[in-house]
Amino acid sequence: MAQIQAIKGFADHFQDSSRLFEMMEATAREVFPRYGFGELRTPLMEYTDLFCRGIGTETDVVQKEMYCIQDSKGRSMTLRPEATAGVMRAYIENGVHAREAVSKFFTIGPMFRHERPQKGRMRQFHQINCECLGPKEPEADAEIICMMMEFLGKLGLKNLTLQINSLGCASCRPQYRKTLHDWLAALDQDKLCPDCKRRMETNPLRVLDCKVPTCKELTAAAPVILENECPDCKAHFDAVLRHLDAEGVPYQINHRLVRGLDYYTRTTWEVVSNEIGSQGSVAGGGRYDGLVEQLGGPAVPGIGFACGMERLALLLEGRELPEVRPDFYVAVLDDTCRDAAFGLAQSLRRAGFAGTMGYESRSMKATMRQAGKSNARFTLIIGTNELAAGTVIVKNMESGEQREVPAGEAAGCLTIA
RNA sequence: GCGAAUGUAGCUCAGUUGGCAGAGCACCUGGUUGUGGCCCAGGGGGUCGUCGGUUCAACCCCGGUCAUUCGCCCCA
Repeated sequence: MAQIQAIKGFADHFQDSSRLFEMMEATAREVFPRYGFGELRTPLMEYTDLFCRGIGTETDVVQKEMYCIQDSKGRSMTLRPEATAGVMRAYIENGVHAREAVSKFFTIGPMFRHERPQKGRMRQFHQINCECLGPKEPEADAEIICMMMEFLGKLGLKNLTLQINSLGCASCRPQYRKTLHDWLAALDQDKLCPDCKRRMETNPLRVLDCKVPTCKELTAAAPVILENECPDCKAHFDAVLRHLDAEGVPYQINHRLVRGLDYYTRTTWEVVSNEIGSQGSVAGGGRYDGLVEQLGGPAVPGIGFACGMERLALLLEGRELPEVRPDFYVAVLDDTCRDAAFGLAQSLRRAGFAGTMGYESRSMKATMRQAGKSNARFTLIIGTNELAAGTVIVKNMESGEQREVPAGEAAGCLTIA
């Protein structure tokens, strides 16, 4: 019989990694609400058009990485490749902007992108995502960055670098685009990689973060966006940096930081680790002032970021989590005592203890061996010839101390120690 | 989409020049006349990913294929 495997890039998370995920989620649920963020759960699937309009048709995500399916009426739907578009849709569709001037959401859950899996990159992966809608002021930028750094710090992560840049706004970016395009057009085109030649026309900013060494070299002296922004954008970015300085949040300005999703404006950032191989980005985000309007909503500015949980998990590997240890193990020596053992285990659980019964009745040696492996604090031995009916031996597995008690009093023995 | 490496017991992996399929862990039994993780002895477990080729003979050499992993690209 052929074995059924998991779909490529879709992973099972057993207890070790599952607990790590739980810990990240618990940290998020502790930190974010203190900044006024509330949890929002949106569907895993949306109409494909939402992502095309939200993320940008020129992006790799939309062009070649989406899981699209058709429903019975022929409508194209897509497993979400990121969270922001769905949050925007929910915000617009429910008229949230009419009820409150500022809305802050976080979402936690799986995303899907059809990429080649490798370390820190799965086809189903998980993100923790925050969005702040309403404020255009730089304090919102600084606040959400501080919150993100606090979250990462609370996880105990070190050696992370916050890289930050500003991409300008609707009024100054087109000019910079043109400046950059013209500068690139003056270069020896044969030395640019094919991607860059194409991007130069479709989205010249993306040329800046091309990883091909010859392109990097060739564009080293390209015009810097920060020096070509309008006064408003400059003032905005200066204020953001001022707040970060005041809060002691370290950062590096990276003129070539251009994010892969088209909707970003003004402040953008990325958190990078050099400890987990090539997929070193653990979080990234930015302002997206035109996005809500572009999706058919009101002209509401916004800003947000996403953390990749698998990548955080890589950084947290080997971290000691609190030990989970069962309280009891019911050792059954004789088939005639199985009913009693089952009942005993249930009554202990009702009393608040955690544990299990040994399902197989075997020799004393074998069953005690199982009891030892269970790592339980107490073993309750039931079904020995020498015991009176209805009594059990409660053995403290650490001290070795044991005593014989009526089954009804077993719970009391566990409490005492 | 491109490149590289790796597929041998449930798990982690050895396997020499092509010559009987191995170890550790895990599991089971016994040592121990009914009391745990250690120790000792024994045991069950394999179509060597798969299809083909070369050879008297293939886990080993060659080719195809599938799968996994790492990297490029892209992204969190």
